[in-house]
Amino acid sequence: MNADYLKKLKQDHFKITPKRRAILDLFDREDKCLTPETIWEHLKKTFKQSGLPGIYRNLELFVKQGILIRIDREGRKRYYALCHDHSGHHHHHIVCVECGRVDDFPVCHFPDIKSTKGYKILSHSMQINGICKSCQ
Amino acid sequence: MNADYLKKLKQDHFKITPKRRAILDLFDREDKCLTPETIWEHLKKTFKQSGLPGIYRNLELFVKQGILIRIDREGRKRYYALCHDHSGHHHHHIVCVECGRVDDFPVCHFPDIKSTKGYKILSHSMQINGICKSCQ
DNA sequence: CTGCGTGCAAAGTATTTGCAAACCG
DNA sequence: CGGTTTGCAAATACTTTGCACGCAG
Repeated sequence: MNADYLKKLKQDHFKITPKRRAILDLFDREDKCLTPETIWEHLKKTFKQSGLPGIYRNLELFVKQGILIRIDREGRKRYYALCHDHSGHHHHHIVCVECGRVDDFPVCHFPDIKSTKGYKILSHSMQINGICKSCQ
Repeated sequence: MNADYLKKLKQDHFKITPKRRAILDLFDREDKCLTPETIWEHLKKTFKQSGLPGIYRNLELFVKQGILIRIDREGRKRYYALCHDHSGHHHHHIVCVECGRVDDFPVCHFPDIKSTKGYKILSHSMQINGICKSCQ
């Protein structure tokens, strides 16, 4: 599981520190999106020293590495979730509005439009919101 | 143009104040998404008294009314844009990453899936990012 | 006139930065 | 060992709230 993420980091010469492992492990265990603060609460159980800034920095690193994605939810907080499909295939995510569970959404139905209304299209982001099985 | 927005407000018994007019006029004139602060800068030219909190409150009101939408861009600031299509039809928006111009995106190709992976689907949000004609 | 709308000041909260110490490889 | 990573403290930036006055309807 986790090994894939670590490999990604290694490839780009980032160090595998205990905190980084712990953050990724946590995401592996919880199937849902987490806020920096939630992650911090967990890490504090294991590490007597642990700071929020370090978590912010690592989360953003993981996003850049394609290991995590950002999730939009109500409120002003940031949420992050594991991107399970690291095959590089284009896909989207579905988020449970109740518990924050996140799954890869298998198919992208967005057509291969390259331009429209004069725009050159660069990217699109889609998030599907729903209620997962166990929350229904 | 603007009249439609005002009508919406009236219908729900919100008052048409000079500031509210001015904000909507500004969005009508500028074809792009704006931050609360930018709007404030503009209003200060016309009104010698004008506060940021009032702008925040109005912007959120307009979103609730379906007059504006929130736009995601880089950075921590909020962006808002006019939602031109107030026919109630489902649609999305395309945003120029350079200048912030926003247009309605005509077609939604998202299929009418009601559930998948056990999720009951509630909604989805999509934003298309590109570069508009004049920025290319 | 009545209650919504607004300015102002202040508070609140999430996130970022700087720097020195710790640590991975 | 050397440069990355991290904690801590403090700063920053954006947004919200409370309250009194003003104005639209």
